[in-house]
Amino acid sequence: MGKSVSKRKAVAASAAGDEESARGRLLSAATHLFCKNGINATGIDAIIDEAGTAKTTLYKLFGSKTNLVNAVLESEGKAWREWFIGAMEDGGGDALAKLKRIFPALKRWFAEERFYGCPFINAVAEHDKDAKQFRNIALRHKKVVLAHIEKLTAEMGAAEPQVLAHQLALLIDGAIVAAMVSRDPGVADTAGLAAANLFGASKVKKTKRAGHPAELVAV
Amino acid sequence: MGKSVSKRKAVAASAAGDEESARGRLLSAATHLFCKNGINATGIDAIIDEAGTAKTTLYKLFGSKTNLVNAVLESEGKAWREWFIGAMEDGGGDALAKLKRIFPALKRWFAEERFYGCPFINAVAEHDKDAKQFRNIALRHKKVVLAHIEKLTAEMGAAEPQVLAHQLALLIDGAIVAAMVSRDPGVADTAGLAAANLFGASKVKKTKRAGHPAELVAV
DNA sequence: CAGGAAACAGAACGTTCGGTATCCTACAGG
DNA sequence: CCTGTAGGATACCGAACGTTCTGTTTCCTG
Repeated sequence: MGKSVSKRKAVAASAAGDEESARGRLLSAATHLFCKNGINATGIDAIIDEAGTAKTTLYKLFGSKTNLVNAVLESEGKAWREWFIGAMEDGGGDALAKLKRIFPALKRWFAEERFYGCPFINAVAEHDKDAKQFRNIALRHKKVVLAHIEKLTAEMGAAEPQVLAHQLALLIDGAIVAAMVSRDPGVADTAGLAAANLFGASKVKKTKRAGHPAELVAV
Repeated sequence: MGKSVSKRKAVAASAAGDEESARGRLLSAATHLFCKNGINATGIDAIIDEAGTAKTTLYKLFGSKTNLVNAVLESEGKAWREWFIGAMEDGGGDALAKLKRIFPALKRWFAEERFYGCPFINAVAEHDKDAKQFRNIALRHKKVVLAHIEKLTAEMGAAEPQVLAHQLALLIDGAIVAAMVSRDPGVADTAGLAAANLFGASKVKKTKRAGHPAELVAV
């Protein structure tokens, strides 16, 4: 999302994010406008205007607005996941060090001029909530992110890696929507603080106490 | 939001949620459709169909779709806040007991057939993110909720009541969007567990340690 | 230079949108 | 009985939508 995916692969050219090709320009313009103004509120004309292409080109390359929406979500999701996982992994350190990079990374994202929230959450928000279409796409995206976080929480020796990972995911989603509404990147600090508390609690459980899972809720 | 606001005030009749009057039926239908399918995706005709009124009536009572949207958000926001605060307060107990009722209450909401996420978040998500219109409405709503939570975190003797309250708010938002996407009320349990950890950490800070705010982030 | 693909420009399509205008019905209180 | 008012039905308006169409320009390749 607006992460610009610097350089990507430098292969061939016909890839998704090629800014030179008509396809790349359309994808880029559609991504920007869908995220900024919403999918339903963005007309075909606005997209081709920003992309500098003709309507014919869009329909030859994507066939329909629906297909374009799907292409945008797919490419943007992939780019975001690569950026996010990279932000955790790059710099090395142990699993806990990587997890602690989550919210500083999000804060950088929130501070970008073109931060418009999570495209998947937003797509679900503006469509029929009984339809599975966008919810499934969003779930698939979240599952990949969650899997990586879960790997790290297990690696750091958390008492309940899955629970901790889900809790972190909730904080991430909460921070994203709060940042979208408030436009205050500082919410990432609050979320990071909460996460630090969860890390501490999870470690205590494993290294200092025996079991008593009831205490989990009790305090 | 779908909380149905049982009985409300029983006064006069011209109030917002009167299911008998044309105004009440329009408000109810618009609320349902806006939340379920999105504001932009909901046409006037669909609203009057569900309300069983004529188009004339809608425009006589509300003047425009924009006004109707505002009326819906205002009435729904008020109803939701009354329900949510009531869910915390009703039953008594100390401040911590009240705070611990947050996520069980949310879970009940998530499990409702007509749960479609937070109308304010959704409204922001499907409109221009550079415009302040819906973001301000959403912020006002969240500020009222946050103020009540903050009152309780202070009352329970949290070391940093404001920080804790913001953290809880993030968990609430995260749980709402996660529940909207996944349709799994169980996310409320995960959020509740995280909240319990935060309660514990906040108490420790006050009763067992002296200060060292650096430790807050350190672990 | 010829030919063809790719992208251009833009008119037009049928539909739906938000909103208006006209007329009709039911029923209240004098 | 008369009349005011709240609401219902429907036809309509201009604009915008997604989509398709007819052409024109550009440029690479044989």
